[in-house]
Amino acid sequence: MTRSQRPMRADAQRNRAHVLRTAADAFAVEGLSVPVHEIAKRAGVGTGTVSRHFPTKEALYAAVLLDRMGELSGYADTLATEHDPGTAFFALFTRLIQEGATHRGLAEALAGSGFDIEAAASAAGCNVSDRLRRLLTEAQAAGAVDPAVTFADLKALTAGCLAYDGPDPDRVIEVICRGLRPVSG
Amino acid sequence: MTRSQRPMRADAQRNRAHVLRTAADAFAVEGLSVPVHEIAKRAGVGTGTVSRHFPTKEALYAAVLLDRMGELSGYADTLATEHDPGTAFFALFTRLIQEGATHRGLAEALAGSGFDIEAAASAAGCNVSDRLRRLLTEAQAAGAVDPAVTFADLKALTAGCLAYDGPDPDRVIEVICRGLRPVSG
DNA sequence: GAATAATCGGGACGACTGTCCCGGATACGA
DNA sequence: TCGTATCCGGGACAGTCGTCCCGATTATTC
Repeated sequence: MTRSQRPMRADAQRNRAHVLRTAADAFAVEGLSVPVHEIAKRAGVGTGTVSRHFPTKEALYAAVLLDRMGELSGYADTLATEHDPGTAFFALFTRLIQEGATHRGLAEALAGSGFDIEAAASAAGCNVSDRLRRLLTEAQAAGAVDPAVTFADLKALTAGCLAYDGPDPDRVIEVICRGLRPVSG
Repeated sequence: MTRSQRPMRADAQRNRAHVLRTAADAFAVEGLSVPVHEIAKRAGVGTGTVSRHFPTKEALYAAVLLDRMGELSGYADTLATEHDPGTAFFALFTRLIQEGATHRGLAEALAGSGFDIEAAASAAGCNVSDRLRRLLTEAQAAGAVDPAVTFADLKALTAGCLAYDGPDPDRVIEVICRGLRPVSG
């Protein structure tokens, strides 16, 4: 329980990070059905290495998702400090939908396994939901977003949105964002 | 090639229809990962029965999807004759998103297997895409939908949309529909 | 530089799923 | 009512995937 029970060996850290990146890419491109053996092969490590860092496949899902949420949290913080509320909100929201498109399925698979991703993210200090909620409130106060829009609406729009990766995915986001703006313009 | 090579036996027809309904429910509730054995058990038939009517699991996917498309086509035709273009368009679009939420994954799984669902639907005379395209054109002519919206946009919005089944999914659809209407109101 | 403990690689095992097959049962036509 | 072709049930088989384990290797510490 002493916080430094022992630092991870350097090569182990490298391997873990590399596997995580490889898994993220594989899941994004081919979905969750990619075998663990295949991820290990692509990462250039043995299956045992993957198994040790991530005891089950679900643990691998969770780690990938937490990693992305950490990155998104940083992006959200940057936006909040560098832009006005409306701009920041729409930028984050757009990014979340794009991420949701890529990593759809992932959160879903975890939800079905009794893993609370929100709680895990909060514990890690990278809760994206809280940041989006705050930006929504601020953007509405600034008149950039329709006051009738609720946080639940946003969750619904981002949570499982947009598998279609056609020629022009940005058009879709544009349509949705237009629906969020105040009616008067 | 004589068109009545032999009608299917009555019990076989019943079984086929029952398996199809059971499979549709199972896929909708639990996703595509439901084993064929499980579907057979729930339908109260043996695995051989499922296997004969639908030689592979993909054939089962395709049959379920074609069945839904047939129903949706009928709905589209009803709407087109009983309502004005704008109303009919939004009603069909809403329904398509709801269906897309339920049977997401399905079309996707088929697309990855070289099965052309659009062509199959056209052959069966139940091409929903064509009906949606026509309604879009008419609704735009009637001033109910923004002229800048393209059919590709609609496909993107419906194709893989909305896995989230929270407390109020209709709000999501409302937001999207508002984004489709003309800017002037 | 050597001892030690952590980590690695990849094969093995068990569980699961899709597909096929065969003896028994049943609906259809005469 | 009876014969026959069709269909049904469920067990068997093969392939795949997730997980675990062991001997070899390598980073870390003294």
